[in-house]
Amino acid sequence: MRERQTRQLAAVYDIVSAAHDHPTAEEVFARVRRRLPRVSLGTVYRNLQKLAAQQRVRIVHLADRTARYDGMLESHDHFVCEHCGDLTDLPRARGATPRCPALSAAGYGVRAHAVTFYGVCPNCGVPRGPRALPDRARRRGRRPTND
Amino acid sequence: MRERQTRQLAAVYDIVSAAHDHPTAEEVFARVRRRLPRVSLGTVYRNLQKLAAQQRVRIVHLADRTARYDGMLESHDHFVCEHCGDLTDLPRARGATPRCPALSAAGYGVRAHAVTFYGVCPNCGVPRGPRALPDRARRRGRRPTND
DNA sequence: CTTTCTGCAAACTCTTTGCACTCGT
DNA sequence: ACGAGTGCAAAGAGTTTGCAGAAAG
Repeated sequence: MRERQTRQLAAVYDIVSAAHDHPTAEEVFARVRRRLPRVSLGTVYRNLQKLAAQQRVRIVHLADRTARYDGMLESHDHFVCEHCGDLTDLPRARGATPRCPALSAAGYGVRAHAVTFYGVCPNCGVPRGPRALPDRARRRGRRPTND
Repeated sequence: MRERQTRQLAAVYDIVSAAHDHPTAEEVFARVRRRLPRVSLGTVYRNLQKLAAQQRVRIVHLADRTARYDGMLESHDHFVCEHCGDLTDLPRARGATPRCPALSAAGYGVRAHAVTFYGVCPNCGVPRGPRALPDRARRRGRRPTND
């Protein structure tokens, strides 16, 4: 038979889909370990890969070398706080998918898109002036990818 | 004096801003080496970081662990071919920035955003049916980040 | 029982860094 | 000549993998 039902796989899935904070692999590992103290990091990685391949979990890459895992499967966008590094899910409410028509006309087959916003989240406080961030420096040194 | 004008920095800058193919650090390294055979990879990384910090070059992160460098500084979007892995720049022509109003109202200070499209590029051919990709498998195993 | 999955540790990949030396200014 | 920048090689961070043994079906 294919695809066994192991406790490790179930735990990884449960944890990622219950998490609301886009945990890294290490964070998933720590949480799985609370339930199954003997899991290894390698197994967590293998199961995260498997779940992602089955579309049961989503991998989000920021401007950081570290992948984050997201149990939210509906189409949505992200906001990255350049101050504290936090990642917030945003519902995708607006109507049209941006710029699709032009692409399709040029022969591109668009299957999906992702939108990421960069800025300062409410917790970090919106700066008043035209100046940059209040300089209690970036906790996790993120840099925007675009625009 | 601050900020010296070295051949290495100049070469890295020239190469990235002349490139149209979003080279990785290794690719930039190889090209710089054609001009300055004694440069080291560490120096290329240091100069790419410096240029990015000065906004003279842009770093693009795909669903891949490897960063790519982009000399195109105007706001633009990207298309990633899930077949061949190629990354294409797209002019950002459409009017409104997606979803900004709602975010701002919720206390988020949006500074920038990035849009990435995923699909099949013209060179790889648009599949006809509702089926997935013609299965001459993915050259670089990319998976979309979102939606 | 068979086969997939696990735990462990070692290997890999990409990027960063410490140090002595080089070369702009 | 001073010190920012370089080359080299080693260290780091994140992720993947080979293998012997565990366990799901």
